[in-house]
Amino acid sequence: MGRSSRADAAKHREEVVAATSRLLRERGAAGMSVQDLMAAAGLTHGGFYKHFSSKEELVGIATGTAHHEIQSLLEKLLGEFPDRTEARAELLDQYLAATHRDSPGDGCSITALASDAARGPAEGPLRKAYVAGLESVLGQVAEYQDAEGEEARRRAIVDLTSMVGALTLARAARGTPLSDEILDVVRDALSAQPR
Amino acid sequence: MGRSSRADAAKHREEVVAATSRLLRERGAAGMSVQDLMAAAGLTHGGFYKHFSSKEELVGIATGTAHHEIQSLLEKLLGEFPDRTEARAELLDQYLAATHRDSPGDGCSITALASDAARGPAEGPLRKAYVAGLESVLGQVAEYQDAEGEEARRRAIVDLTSMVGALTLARAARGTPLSDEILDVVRDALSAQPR
DNA sequence: TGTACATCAGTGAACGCGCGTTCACTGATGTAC
DNA sequence: TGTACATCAGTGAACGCGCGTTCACTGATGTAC
Repeated sequence: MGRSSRADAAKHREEVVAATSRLLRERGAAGMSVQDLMAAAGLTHGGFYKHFSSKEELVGIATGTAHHEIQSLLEKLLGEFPDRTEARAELLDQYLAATHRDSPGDGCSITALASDAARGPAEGPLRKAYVAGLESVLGQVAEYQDAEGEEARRRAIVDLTSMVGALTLARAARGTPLSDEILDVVRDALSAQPR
Repeated sequence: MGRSSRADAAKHREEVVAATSRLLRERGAAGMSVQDLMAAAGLTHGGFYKHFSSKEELVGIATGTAHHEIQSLLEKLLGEFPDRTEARAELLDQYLAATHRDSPGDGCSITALASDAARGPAEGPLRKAYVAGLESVLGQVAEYQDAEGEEARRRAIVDLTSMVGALTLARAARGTPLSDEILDVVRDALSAQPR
């Protein structure tokens, strides 16, 4: 096999980033190999460094693309439900759902990558991309609150930490009744909270 | 070096389990080697299998000992503060503190091991020990609530998910102002909530 | 209590394995004329 | 438009490395007499 066209090479790169973004959320950075990621684009591992300078760099890029997914969802939902309270209820329903719990690979990166960010090197690409996305998502969740400024931000922090905690524990307890119970209880509690 | 006495061997085993319990919370199961764990007791790696049948088995055992720490704290706090509301306020203060965020190795295993439990094999020792500890801790947190039965359990789930989410995100954002902000906002919000 | 011997905790080399990364090479793509 | 050549995406073997696990061996411990 000889050289691929520029268009094909660009497509390959995108496929590798997309696969990384998914596997990163499913298994974490240590749980996927360069070979896995290249194979997702139908390639062998040797050509990896024609696209990326290191696995760590790719992981940083993929963290950004993973964040874009939840950011897009947050933007879309807010557009579909002009009433903030309704939008927030819809967000809670979708976030604290069994389908979200069961498919971390295309789910929220804030929850899925939190431990990778916490345990990874402070100055690493993943950590930097993660924190930038977290700040951005917090800003978006603040727009779902029936409040402004500082108060909206505080409520956003409370909502996001509850969602992240509930999804994290529901995944850790997957396969037990407790897992569903956590999602249900937290969804109901947050929905009932006056905003 | 010849054979150690039974007392020394038992001490070595305890030291290895203690080191595993700490490193497991700091770095995760994949982030520590058998060599690391044996070195913590001043031993070389070869003798590992005189104590444990596999690394996975040790990790399961260490998950249990890590859980015991948070369980002991929960029991102790409840004893020190006969008033449930006061006990809960004290728990929130200690749990959502910068010192807890900065020392995962001797902190709450429910937060520290959640992603290892979620990503590990469903039937593995870690997952099983984790879920057992989670159920147990939930039962204890329910005793901190000014309510009984189902309502106490619901409130415990809400409290625990918020604590886990806040500590998780605060660790992921460690080193930024947002990290402290998350701890402060969630602590204040939970403390202010009528119980 | 003292001696002979079996036990077994710990050592350190070795095992196969998968990892991230490098590199000489291939041959289709892209470009210069 | 057609041809000659430089470019470079992708291949596959190889690199050093650290991993979990195994094993022959050592020699102090524990036990039987």
